[in-house]
Amino acid sequence: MELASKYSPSEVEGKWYEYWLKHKMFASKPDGREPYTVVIPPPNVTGVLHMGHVLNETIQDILVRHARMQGKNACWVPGTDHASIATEAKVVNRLAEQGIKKADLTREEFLKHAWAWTDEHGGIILKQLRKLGCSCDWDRTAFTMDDVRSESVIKVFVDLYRKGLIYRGVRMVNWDPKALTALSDEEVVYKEEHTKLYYMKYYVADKTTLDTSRDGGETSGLQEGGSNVIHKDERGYYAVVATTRPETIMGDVAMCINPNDPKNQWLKGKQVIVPVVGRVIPVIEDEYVDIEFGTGCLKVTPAHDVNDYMLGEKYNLEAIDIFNDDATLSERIATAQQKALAESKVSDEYIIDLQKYVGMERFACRSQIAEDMMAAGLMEKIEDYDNKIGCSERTGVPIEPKLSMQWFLKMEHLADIALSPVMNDDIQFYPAKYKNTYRHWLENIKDWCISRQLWWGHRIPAWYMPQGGFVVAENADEALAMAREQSGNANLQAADLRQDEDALDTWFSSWLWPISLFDGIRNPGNEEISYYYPTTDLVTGPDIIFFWVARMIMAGYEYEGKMPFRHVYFTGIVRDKLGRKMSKSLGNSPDPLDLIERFGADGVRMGMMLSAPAGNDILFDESLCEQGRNFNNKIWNAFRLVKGWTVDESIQPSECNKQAMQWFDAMLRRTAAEVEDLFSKYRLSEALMAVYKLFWDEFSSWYLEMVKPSYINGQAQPIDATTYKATLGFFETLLKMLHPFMPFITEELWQNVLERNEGESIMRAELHLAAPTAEDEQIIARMEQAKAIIAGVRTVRNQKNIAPREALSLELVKSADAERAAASAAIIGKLANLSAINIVEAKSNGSASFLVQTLEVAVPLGNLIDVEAERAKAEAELKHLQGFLASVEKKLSNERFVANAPAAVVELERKKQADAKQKIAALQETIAAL
RNA sequence: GGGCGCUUAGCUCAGCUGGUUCAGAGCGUCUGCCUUACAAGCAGAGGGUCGGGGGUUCGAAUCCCUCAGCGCCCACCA
Repeated sequence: MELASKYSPSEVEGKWYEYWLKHKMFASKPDGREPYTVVIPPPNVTGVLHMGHVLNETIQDILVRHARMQGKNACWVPGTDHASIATEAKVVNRLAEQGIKKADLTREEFLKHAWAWTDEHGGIILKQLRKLGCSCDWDRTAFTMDDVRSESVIKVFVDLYRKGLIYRGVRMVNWDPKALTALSDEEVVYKEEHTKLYYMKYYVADKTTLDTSRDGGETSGLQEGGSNVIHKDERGYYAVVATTRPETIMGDVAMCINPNDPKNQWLKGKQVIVPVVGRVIPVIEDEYVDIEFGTGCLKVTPAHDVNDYMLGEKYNLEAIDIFNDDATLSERIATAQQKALAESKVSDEYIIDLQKYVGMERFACRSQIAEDMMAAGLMEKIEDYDNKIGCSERTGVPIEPKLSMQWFLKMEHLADIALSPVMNDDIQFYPAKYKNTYRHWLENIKDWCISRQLWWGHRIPAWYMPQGGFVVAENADEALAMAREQSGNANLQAADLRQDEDALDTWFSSWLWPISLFDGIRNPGNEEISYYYPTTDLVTGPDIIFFWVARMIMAGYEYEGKMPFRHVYFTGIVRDKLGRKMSKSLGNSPDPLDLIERFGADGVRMGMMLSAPAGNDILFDESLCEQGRNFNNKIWNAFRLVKGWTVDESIQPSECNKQAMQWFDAMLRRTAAEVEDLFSKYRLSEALMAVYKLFWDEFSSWYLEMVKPSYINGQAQPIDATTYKATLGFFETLLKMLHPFMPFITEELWQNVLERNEGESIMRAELHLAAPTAEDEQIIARMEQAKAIIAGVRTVRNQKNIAPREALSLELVKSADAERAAASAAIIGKLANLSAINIVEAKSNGSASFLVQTLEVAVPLGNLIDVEAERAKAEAELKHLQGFLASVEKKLSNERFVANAPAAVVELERKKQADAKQKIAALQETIAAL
């Protein structure tokens, strides 16, 4: 077989993926083996692969392939999420491009478009995962809105409703005025913004009261509490209210002060006039108000602020909703103004006709009203202000707190059952720091708003009866039967019932994913759920710890009585090399498919993993993929070398080869144990690095150089059969160790190491190595000594400019270490190109010497030696060693150290002392000889 | 306003239940090599006193306090 000198992934990857699919290598069925289960965090059905996916899916594939090679029954279930709000937004946009408005369509028509869009774009991302090499069991591909998952969602809704955990009610919710739906608290993200703080004048309504009883001048109306701050101008007395949202004054129904606020005592019991609007509102008192903020006067708008809503509830205030659903100003503001003016005669000087604002967009209205108030003298001042604005996670627009009728899930019970398993490590988080985050959220949890005013999603299974009231049922038939019974009207028809228009929050289906994938909701205790559940590992980003992870744990315990997964691996965020988040607008997000094209999937996977410790953000740089590709090439060329050897059955392995084999065998065992340990701690990038170094440094640079046959007269010599077979065996083991990280190249080469039959695959090859023994460690230590000697000789060559092909001789100064080193003479001689290795009483004059531990090694060079340079080098080292010895002896002469430190530590210091003394003696001799 | 985490070679990170010859890795850098597996390579070298300060200890990158900088999460200050 002719092999190119460069590995070409594109010719290999597609071929083997097809092969794996053809032989159903990824498929899993329950059997007697230990299951290893992973459910994919379902990407948005219409999404495309980005670097975050590459990281996440690569980690999962590594874990899955690793488990499979350990002989476990690995099952990785793929699927997609309907992503109700995101997908609906995309469909609405597309329809808009075609000139179609959602409002003009019926629900059924809209859903037809949505499904068409889903069918067209759905699953693209799953195809892309194949390019990455993901070994998902594709026959199990699921969708959060397919029949099994939909029925499961409805069943769970009905169940929770019947348990009294789901209720319907009017509450203040986060309203997205662009998507026109309510959102859960988790879907609101806060953004820092530079805004304004507007100080508005609220004139006291009844001038006479203040004038007669309290007015003693601008600042001293009251006998007691002389710190009142009273404002007055030609129009009268007024309070100042600071707000970031002047437009909401149209919904003001009270002004609130803190009863303990000395500045505002004079306002107690007063009524004030809402500027512009003209409504006369009471001044109420509540300790909620922060005395320090602004002027200590808070305007109360129960319909448009969560806290104001609470005040409204407490003091029984009216809530005036001033907005339409899209956050334009409602006709209601004008109506409310008419009503207010009819009730109280307020002078025109405070009033602007609100009709001009009706239909205006909220921010346009804000600017306009601020301008108008300024002009009318109703605004005291405007200041710059930094504020955090709650925005919709999906559409990005500022959230409007809005009162509306929604469905909620009570969380107290669910939080209860989900907390302890994580705190006591029944479910382990990697990294563990996220346990804190998790606990904090659960301990402060609020009810979950689960209804969305969307069509794309699972429709809420509640049916309203003509005479009022509703029933919750799994389907229309059941609903009808229930409705007939509840209403006592046996003639009720299906058409008389009206199903709730709302859909459920997407996460209300995702939280069932580990169960619903195995049909555990509809079909409890079935073979699959019993076998695969709990799943083993979950790999996901910490950004969805609340959205998804926490809620899966809740559902897991509520519906299966067990954890949904045993370990959670939180990945970091993929950033560019400057630490910036990858985003379309920055253009710093590479297309994964393009990277795969250029570096190969194995190269990209490795590039990703090289810098991806769990939980740390990873700074991605293309050069990492390059490193991955280079490694592929290294593996490829090592294979090319081995396959190029001719084998001679008649020759016996040399001493050099025997020692090399023995050593590498030990190295394999040791590294394999190390790698397993790292896997068990989910330290995958370190596991990869360990294998990388094993292959590149130990195997390629050392082992292969040791056993590589030499050339004689331009003629490549054959290798003995024993060494050849052992080398192929080592190669095969290395490929297996590498396979989880780099599936394609390892399959390609594994297929070529030996003759394989159709249907065989490295994927199914098991990797079991015995634990390293004490003898292994000795063998490795001996080789480390030999390597150090070889490196020392090479350094001498480098320094003296002696070509590698020029043979040298070597002297080992007589000692136990020298005897040990001499046992490795064959290897040292070959790799350092030495004509002789001698144990000597004293090294020759004119030699370059160096120390390996306490062993003195010399390369005789005759007059090539620069005596002065050698002396300077030796003296520098001597000085260093003397300093070191002094510090060790200082320690040993410290009685408290000798008395308090463990014996082993003291012993070690004594050894250091003895070694240092020995080396110093050797160096002094060297210097003397020079 | 709370909570968590980080700060170790040029870069990215290990090490941190205190003690294996005054700190490790990968990449990059420098030097020398086109040596018949690989220049996407080979051989070698240099590089940090562990953010600042204080403390505990025979001994601290590792524990405690403090200061500074960075990051993340949570929270109803208009």
